[in-house]
Amino acid sequence: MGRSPCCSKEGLNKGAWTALEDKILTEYINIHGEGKWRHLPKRAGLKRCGKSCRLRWLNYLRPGIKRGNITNDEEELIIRLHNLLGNRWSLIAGRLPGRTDNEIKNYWNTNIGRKLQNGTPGCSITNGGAGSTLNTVQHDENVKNQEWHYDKGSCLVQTKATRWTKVTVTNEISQHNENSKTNNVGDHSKMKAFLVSPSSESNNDPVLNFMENLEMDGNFFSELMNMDLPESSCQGNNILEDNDNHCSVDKGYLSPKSSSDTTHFPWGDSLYDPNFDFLPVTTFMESGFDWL
DNA sequence: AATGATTGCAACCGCAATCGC
DNA sequence: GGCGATTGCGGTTGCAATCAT
Repeated sequence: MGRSPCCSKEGLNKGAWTALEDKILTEYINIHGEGKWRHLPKRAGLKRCGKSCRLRWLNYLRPGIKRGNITNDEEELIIRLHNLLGNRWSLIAGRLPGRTDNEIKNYWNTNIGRKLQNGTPGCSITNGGAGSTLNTVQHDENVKNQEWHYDKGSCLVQTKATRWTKVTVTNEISQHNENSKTNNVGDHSKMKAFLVSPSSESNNDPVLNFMENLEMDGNFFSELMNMDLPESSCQGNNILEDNDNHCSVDKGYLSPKSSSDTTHFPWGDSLYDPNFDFLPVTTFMESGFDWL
């Protein structure tokens, strides 16, 4: 037996939404609120699947949706977040006010992804799929020409996306943070960021036990942005998956532009140009973490 | 001007997670 | 705890607009 369809497909409209349908949906949700998508079409008098209504509302009709071109700052942020989170578009979108996961996904696939593909022939862009390996974006002197490419050898395997509810950073980060208060550079503590699936939380793995709480709050990015990590002894991927399916971030990290700037940003060999402007991201951070 | 190729994006589909009984 | 219903997510598709020849 196959899975029953989310709703009867018979007699339902498909394809582009009409202005009238938009109006009906908007007015219904303004009165009754979001949710109950399955029953919404019938109650609102729409010949649409509930999922279709939800998608239309979230991606197009919802108030606050920002239409138009992705700005350079937004693109920069998308790339950074993608490097961190992989193809978790909803999480990335959650950090870009007014942008939807669909829009960011489309933008990545049509713009950034293409740039990356052009830069590394034969190396396909793959799902960073949390829980699997994460994508690595190498950013070198070509950045000035908006040329992005993947680190050589980072041909990663695409896996089915899995929903992850937690990103947890190990003690080592906190420890690092403590160290860096007295030691600005040269700290070689190793960062491990874990993406925790709900189903894995109950096992007895000591590492998973450690990752009890979501720590992706303001401090998460503060710490991340201020980290200085060593070159990984592991070649190739920045995000490694060990036998227990934990992902450890070995080389990829974010770093704020330093005033002392002999700083280099070793995402791999030359991931960041020292002159690269990190201010847009730090500006987000300084504005508080409402954007998270 | 015609037409084939490419691009951009809205919408669809299937699966996994979550909810509620 | 089991199970069906519902919701949310990410990958993919379809098509209109634009570009190139």
